[in-house]
Amino acid sequence: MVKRTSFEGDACPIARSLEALGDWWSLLIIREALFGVRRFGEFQSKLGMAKNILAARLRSLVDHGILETAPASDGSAYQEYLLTPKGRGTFPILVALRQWSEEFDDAPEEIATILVDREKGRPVKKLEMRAEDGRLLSPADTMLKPRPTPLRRSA
Amino acid sequence: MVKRTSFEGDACPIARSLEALGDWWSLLIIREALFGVRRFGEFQSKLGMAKNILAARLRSLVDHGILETAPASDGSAYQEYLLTPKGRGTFPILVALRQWSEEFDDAPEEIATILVDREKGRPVKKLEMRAEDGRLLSPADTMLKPRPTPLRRSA
DNA sequence: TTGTGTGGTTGCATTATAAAACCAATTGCC
DNA sequence: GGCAATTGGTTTTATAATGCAACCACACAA
Repeated sequence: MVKRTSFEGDACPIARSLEALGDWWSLLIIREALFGVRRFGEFQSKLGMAKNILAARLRSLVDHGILETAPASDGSAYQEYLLTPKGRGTFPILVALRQWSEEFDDAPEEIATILVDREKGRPVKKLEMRAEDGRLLSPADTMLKPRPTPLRRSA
Repeated sequence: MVKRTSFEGDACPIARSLEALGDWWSLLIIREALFGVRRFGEFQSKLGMAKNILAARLRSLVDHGILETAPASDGSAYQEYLLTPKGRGTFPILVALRQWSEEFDDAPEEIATILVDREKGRPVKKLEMRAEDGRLLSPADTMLKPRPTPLRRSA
């Protein structure tokens, strides 16, 4: 390397996601943000991470359009970090990670929390993959197709 | 630091997942494995990564019970790397990452493939979060609850 | 038995990560 | 207004991870 490899130009959408989210801290920062954390110090104390790398990650997430900075919601002169719609769109990823851990973790008794439906207090159902018409799909029921060129400019 | 932080003892299931999957390459290796890639050299050439780090990642994935080694399916004396059920269980995570990219990527025209239902050839439906009774849930409809202690040993 | 391909490991350079110290601006307090 | 503490970082320095290239052992093919 010399440079840590980047997936920026990669054609695989998974690699492209990892370009933005695929490091140790980004998804945890987003997790906190989804819980309402907004301020630098709050992220730092909740995650217990070094401030320099928090600063770097926040900058990267802002650059990727996942967070945005906004002035003070409490009237102070400081700023806060808010999720954009793109940032909130990562929620299914976090749920998938959580459910994978709940299902396969070797020490599930160490998991402190479960995600529940607020209304009933019951666990959220496992994410499932379905076809457009609602049929439940297993990995083997799916395949990759080249993306159709979306009529460049109708000449 | 001195040591790169580990989330091993963390009580958050998301952090625990990231402990196993949260580096640059692991999910891409799993992606290839889901596509049927089994051999060291095949991973290496498809992913274009350095052999030493591929070796390290494969070892880590095996240690985490995501891959397992098996002898030669083609009769040769070499071994191959196969996904365990735990490994195949990451599929929703990959789908979530893919869909996030498809929905929010700044340059979606660079994405080469779409995931389709094999039977109809139509795109897979977006993952959605539902309650046990089937109600569609938004992030705000959910909350975290402490895990109920699963009756340790009935004294 | 002399190659050739497979599946790694080792050594070295570069980068990323982390802890701690430092610092400027903003508050809080009197 | 003046002073200390808090907030939100940056800098410095050390260690770990990453990547490339070279090397190497074993399998296999001729």
